[in-house]
Amino acid sequence: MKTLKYSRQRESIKKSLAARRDHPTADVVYADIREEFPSISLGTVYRNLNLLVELGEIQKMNFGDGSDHFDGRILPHYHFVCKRCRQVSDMPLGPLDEINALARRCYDGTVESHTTTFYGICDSCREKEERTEHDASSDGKNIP
Amino acid sequence: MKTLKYSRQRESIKKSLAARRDHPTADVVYADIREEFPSISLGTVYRNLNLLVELGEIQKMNFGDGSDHFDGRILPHYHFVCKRCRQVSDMPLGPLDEINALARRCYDGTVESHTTTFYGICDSCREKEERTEHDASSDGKNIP
DNA sequence: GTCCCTGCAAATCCTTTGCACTCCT
DNA sequence: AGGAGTGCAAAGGATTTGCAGGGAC
Repeated sequence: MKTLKYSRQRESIKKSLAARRDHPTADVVYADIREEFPSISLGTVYRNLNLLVELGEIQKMNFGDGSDHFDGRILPHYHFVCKRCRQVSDMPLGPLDEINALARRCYDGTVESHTTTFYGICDSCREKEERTEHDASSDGKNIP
Repeated sequence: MKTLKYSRQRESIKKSLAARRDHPTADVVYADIREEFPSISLGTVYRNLNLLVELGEIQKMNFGDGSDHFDGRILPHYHFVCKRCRQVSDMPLGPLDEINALARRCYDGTVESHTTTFYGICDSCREKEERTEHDASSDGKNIP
C-alpha cells in the first residue's frame, strides 16, 4: 500500500475546486492553479485530479463534450446541461433514491447508484432565442 | 441546406447498429462493417455515425470510459454499467417522465429530457467475486 | 456535370506516462 | 535516506479533417 504525502499543489487543486460552483475541465483547473503555481504542469493537474477522485474527495464526470469535468462536491446530486451553450450547472434536487429502488425491482443485477443529467435550454440562451425569433417575425427582410 | 445522398456504407452502418443489442464503440462498428466493406475507413464510420446522430436516427452516449458508444434505438431508455467489467446493457425500464416533471418543479430553466445511467455489478462479475471470497475464507493461506 | 461521399493519412484534442529531479517525512 | 510528487516532453488513444478520386442524381 502506498503512503500519501502532502503536496501544496494537490491542496491548491482541492481548494480551488471546492471554491467554485461550476464543473471545470482539467485545463480550466490548470489555468486556475497556474496563478498560484505558475510552473505547475498539466500532467500534475491530471495526476492529482485522478488521485483525488480515487480518494473519493472529488468527482469526475462526463457530459459527452469530449473532456472530463470535475466537481468538488461528492454528495450525489444532479446536473443540468444547456443544449445550446453546453454550460453545466447543479440541479436543486436531493438524491432520488426511489429511482434506485425502482430499478432494483426491475433488474436482477445489483444496482448500487445512478447518475442523472437533465437537458434543456438555460435562461440566457432562451432569452437570446426569444429575441432572435422576435426580430425574425417583425419583418420579412430579416437578413442583417 | 445540404441534400443527403444515398450511400451503401451508411445503410450498412445503420442496419448493423439496429441488429445489435449492445452499445458498440466506433471501432466495434468499424470491425462489423468491414466484413461487408473490407476497405471502408474508420473516418467514414465516424462521419456516418455522427451524421446519423444529427439526423436523429441513432444515439451517441458516453459512459466515461474514454470512447463514445452508439445505440440504434432512439426511444429514451436507461442503461446499466457494470463497475467491474464496464459492460453496458439496457435497463428494462420505460421512460420515467415523473423525473422530468419533478425537475421542472425545482428548476426555473427549461427541462426537456434527462438521461439516467445505473451502476452496479453485473451477474457474471458478482458470481466471480463470490467464488473468490469463498476461496479466500476457506483457508488462512490464500495466496495461490 | 455537379456535388456528396469515400478512403487515406495527417492533424487535433484530451489524457496518460517515462524520466530525472525535488520535496516531504 | 527513501520514496512520493513534480515538471517536462513524448507517447497514446479517440476523433476529426483536408484532399483527391469515385459514385449518386
